[in-house]
Amino acid sequence: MSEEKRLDRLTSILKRRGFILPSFEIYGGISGLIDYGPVGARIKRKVTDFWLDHWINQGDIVEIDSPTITPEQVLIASGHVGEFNDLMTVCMNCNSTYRADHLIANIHDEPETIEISEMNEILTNKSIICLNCHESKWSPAKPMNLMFKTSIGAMKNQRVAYMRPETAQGMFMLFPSLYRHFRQKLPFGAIQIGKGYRNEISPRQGMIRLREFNMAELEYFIDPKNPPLEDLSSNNSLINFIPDPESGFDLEYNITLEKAFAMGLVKHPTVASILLKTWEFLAEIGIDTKRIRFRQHISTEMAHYASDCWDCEIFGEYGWIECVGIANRTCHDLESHEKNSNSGSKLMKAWRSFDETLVEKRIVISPKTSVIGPIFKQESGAVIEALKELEDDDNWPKKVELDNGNTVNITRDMVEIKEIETNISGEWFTPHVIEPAFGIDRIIWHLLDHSYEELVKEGEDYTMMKFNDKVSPIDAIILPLFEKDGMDKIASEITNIANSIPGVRVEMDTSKSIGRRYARADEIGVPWTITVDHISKEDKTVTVRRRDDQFQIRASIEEILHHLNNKSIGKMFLE
RNA sequence: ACGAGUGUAGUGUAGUGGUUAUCACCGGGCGUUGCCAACGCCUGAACCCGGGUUCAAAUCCCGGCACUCGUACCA
Repeated sequence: MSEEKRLDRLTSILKRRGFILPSFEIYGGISGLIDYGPVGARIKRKVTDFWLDHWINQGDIVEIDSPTITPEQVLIASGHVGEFNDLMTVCMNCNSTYRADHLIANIHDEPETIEISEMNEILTNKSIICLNCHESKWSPAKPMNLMFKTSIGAMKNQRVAYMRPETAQGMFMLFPSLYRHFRQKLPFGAIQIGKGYRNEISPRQGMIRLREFNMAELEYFIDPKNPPLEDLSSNNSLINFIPDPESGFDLEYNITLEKAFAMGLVKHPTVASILLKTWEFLAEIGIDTKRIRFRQHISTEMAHYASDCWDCEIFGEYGWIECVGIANRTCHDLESHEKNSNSGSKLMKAWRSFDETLVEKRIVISPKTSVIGPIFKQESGAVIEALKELEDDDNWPKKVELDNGNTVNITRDMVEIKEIETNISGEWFTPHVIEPAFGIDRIIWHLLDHSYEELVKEGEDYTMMKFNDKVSPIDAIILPLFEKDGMDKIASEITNIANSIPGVRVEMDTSKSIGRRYARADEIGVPWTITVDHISKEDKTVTVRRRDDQFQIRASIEEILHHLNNKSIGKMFLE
């Protein structure tokens, strides 16, 4: 089969077998929206369940769930409203489209904050020429909003809202509650799996750029002065790194994460830990690790909130595609929400105890209220307040201005000058956040891509999906060799018992020849097929076929059910 | 967003103004002692949507939608 049509063949099998299909197809379809069919939805469920477990296992990470509809203030604070309302302009001569703020970056200090009218003035005064055709005929600038806008409530009391462009804000909103939940001790994290929305200008590439997509994000809150580091030596797999070309490192490395951290390629210890854990997740669900790499963002590419960024890219039919973004968001979000929300000054902060309590000695000017009271009467309160601002310098008496504008004379005998000691046992600070953001659809796409194999079997084209047990849509298919002589009955008994085991899903297939049924099972990636034949009736044994090499063994039904329960059917083939 | 191309059963396709719309795989049923897409019979299923030209449109024209490619955009 020709290599260049592989993508077409894969896409059509995904549609035919119920993995991935265009949404709303009977109405013509909407680009950028897809459905997971019965087979695809099983895989997605398994991938996200496994993802959840992978992080929650760590013990200091919890799952949360928050709304997709998000009020405007939240996204103003996060910076998305500003960032997503880019002004666009089109060259009327050659139709090239540009972000207007990029065009005027050289002649304006803050191009991103500019108003439409000012932008249009700059564009019409002919100083900006098109990079493509060198003319200067610009269309009026138009805001391009990449968020879906909506409103909450009806009629007069509507509040502007957007469909969330990321799940992360949900975790930030819950920071105070999470901080309490974790007994006010960092580090801790919160994860969420859910939909995100981007009104893409032109979605392309199947499930790579979607308008509604599945995200899975972790916000890991840490003390920037004491960033946690996992044991990187536990995994010595070689991993591909592409550092920022401006960083002074070579173009490419294939080294362990432990080494990458030791040599300073990955600088932040927590980022290094999360890179490793991300890589392990992808490897375990069955992504080909040779086609995984971590690429560091160059400074201009970085998101508005991030201070350091690594993309985890996976290679497939569309080339290298960003599937996970790992960003150090620092204190950007928590700080901004604290400011914008009028929440208390400590609500978005954490407490850091010092190793030793500091004793701070200060000289204070302490008012003698018994003297001040009788002299200043009603103004006494204002005088005492004003004295807090004074510094001791032995120049007495002093002229002091009160809040009400009056100036009063303070003499030495009105105050007591004393040294006081304060114990300082710690301080409030805004935690930093390390965030891995997983594009679930993109990961599933590459899982499908990497699992899809085209072979030739006895001169015929033959395709299979080589999913491992963790992600295969169903665990096994039960096949009665013939649908008679009691074999169908045995098969449906096995099916019922197996399906009653929590977490185990099997199906029975009785239609058409045995070879065709094996082929169908292979095509949706079922790793094991269990065949009931004549002998089964006599000694309660059946055959188990391994998809990847068609090798078969015979075992008792009881033993197979036991291994299905333990997800260990593969072990039956060892010896 | 612009430009070019494409759109026929579930999938892949044939069909350049008049066909009962081609073929294959596919799905369903029945039969067949039949373990890797076997065979036989029966059966199911399509011209992207809307308008126009014409006696007559899958076919020509216009608009929309979707897909592919190029350019642009892409937290």
